[in-house]
Amino acid sequence: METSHISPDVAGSEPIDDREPWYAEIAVPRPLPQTFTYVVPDELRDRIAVGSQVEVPFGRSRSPGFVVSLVRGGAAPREGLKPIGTLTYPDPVFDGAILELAKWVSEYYVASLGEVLMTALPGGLRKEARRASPPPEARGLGLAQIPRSLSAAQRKALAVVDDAITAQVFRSFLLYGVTGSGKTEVYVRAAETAVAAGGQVLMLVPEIALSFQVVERFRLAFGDRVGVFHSGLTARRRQDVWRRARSGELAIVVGARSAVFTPLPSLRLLVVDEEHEGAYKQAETPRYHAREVAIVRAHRAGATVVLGSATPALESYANVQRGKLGLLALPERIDARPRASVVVHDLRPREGAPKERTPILSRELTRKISERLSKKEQVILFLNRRGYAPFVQCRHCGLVARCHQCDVSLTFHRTSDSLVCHYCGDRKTHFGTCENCGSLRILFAGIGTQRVEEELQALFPRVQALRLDFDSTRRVGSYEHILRAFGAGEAEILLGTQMVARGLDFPNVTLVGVINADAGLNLPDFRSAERTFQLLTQVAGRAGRGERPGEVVLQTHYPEHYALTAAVVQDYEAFFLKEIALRREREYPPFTRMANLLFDGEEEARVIRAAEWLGTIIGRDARKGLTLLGPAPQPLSRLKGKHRWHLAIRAPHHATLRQACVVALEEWERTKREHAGVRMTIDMDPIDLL
DNA sequence: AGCACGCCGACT
DNA sequence: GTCGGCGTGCTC
Repeated sequence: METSHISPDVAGSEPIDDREPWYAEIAVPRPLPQTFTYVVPDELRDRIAVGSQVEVPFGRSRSPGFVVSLVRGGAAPREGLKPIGTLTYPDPVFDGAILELAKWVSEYYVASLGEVLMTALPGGLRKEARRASPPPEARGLGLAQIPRSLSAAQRKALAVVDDAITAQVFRSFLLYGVTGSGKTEVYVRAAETAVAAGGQVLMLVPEIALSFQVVERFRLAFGDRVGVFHSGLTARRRQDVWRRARSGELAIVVGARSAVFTPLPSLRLLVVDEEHEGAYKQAETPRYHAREVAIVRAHRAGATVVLGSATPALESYANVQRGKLGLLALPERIDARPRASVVVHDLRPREGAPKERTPILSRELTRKISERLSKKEQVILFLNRRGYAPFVQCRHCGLVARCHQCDVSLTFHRTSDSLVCHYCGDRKTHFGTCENCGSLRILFAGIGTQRVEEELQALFPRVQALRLDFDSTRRVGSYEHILRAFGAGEAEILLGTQMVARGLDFPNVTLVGVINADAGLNLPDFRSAERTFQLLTQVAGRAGRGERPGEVVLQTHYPEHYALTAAVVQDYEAFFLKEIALRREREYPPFTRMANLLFDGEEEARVIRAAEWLGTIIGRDARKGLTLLGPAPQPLSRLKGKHRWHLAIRAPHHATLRQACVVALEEWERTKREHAGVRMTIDMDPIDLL
């Protein structure tokens, strides 16, 4: 039985004059601010409802649409309205709660309601072309932990969450637990409480493929009452999960970002695992942040929401201090395992020392690797840069290989002998000579994972190293294959990008080496220190997860930076205090709110003019503490042939900021013809300014 | 965002 | 004389 919050009272008490026309307000998935009114054909009257998906004639073609309200007779007749074409599905796809949530997202992020509703639909209902990757089910590595008794800290945290779930009012928490402290176990037990009370649970993860251990733990506890949204799911199966969630048949739904819109009629608990992860923010319109949507949803549903992280987003920890989130702390690793020790290796040459090339692996790190290998222990090496060399220059004429479409240098890939643009994906064969002068003297500068791989072969010729990055995991199943091989001890070293930072649990790994710990520090973004600290802490968490204690080596040119010093002593609190003081001083979030207006187009002069124009519009309105940063070229000022500029707006409160964006958008729409060839998009609460 | 209508260049 | 370039204007 389908339950729609707002169903047409066909059998209701009010007599309805069926000669009077019915109208439906329809949101279409286009970047248009308004909804459109259509006539409801007679034959659809007893089937259509608020939340229905329909197909409507739109302009000279047809478009999908969503019924956001219905006028069932009684309204003044209107001319020139078209009738709804077809009702796509027999029952409403969205219930009242999801529809209202989508409206909130649309307003908060200044995005079209139709586009929000489109992203809220599971791919299956959207009838989009399905992706070709298979469903990666249980992988037989990692291995769901055997349920064990809880630590004192886990019990304490759980008791608080259980109380909140039982109380059936909105409560929000930050579960701040160091890596390996057993956050997942708290989620599972809290979920048991919610389910025992007849409730449903929504579990959000940053990326489902990297969270299979969490999924397995939930499957172990709840069996087939767990539904998992996976990008590899066929349309049919995705639809199936969604239907079973909506009918209440599923107790638990696990999924990435867009799963926050899954209809769950008796939602009692929401969990946002690794809440600091940037993957929760959608990079395309509608640019919503699933963590924020989850909190709003919990609030409206009178449910409990738990945000979990070992390295909370600065905003989240600030919200603890403001009393908006209750703090639940898991300060120790389970079984009282010591945290790994972290040391810094300063890569800067000593003063007066003979000039020599900075090594990829310092002498100390090399020695430590040999030590671990001789004890039959394993090593993880982290470098956040794929390819062989990110910079290729002719030593004769000085030409640097650059992308023709993007304003970046090309990266040399040795495995394919090609020059690759890491932003647009364009690649061409590298013939070993300069394209300009034909010289054979080519300089490969900078290091990527492939270069490190080569270095490892030279240093440890008899040691097996596996490389885990975007390139080595392109083929279906290779990600799983590499991890399984490493878990089975078929290789001694795992070398990779971001992918090795997240959630991996290999008990035999006792040494983690970060090849370039300050790599992300100088990105032109106010969150670069925060991201660096988070990344280093997460990577460090991969060491010493078994019986033997772990060790972490950070190679750096900037050991004094507070992101590094805090990572060394593994002190989130210390990092937070330093960073929050800087944010306050520089008037950055969370002390202010930001929106980024993005402009792109083929002709740079037009792009600049458009950005400047909206700058003057907003500047004209600069009361209420509104400030403008820019317009300026975006850090990637040209991408795929498009010139990119941006204009950041800062305001003391969201409401002021949103109002400024609404004004900007209206003015943009009004003067659109003057900026032909330029596109403007609003990024509310940007997570990066890149 | 699509999509079509509309007015100016190189082709059978 | 037509095919087609993408400028601009609208979508209940």
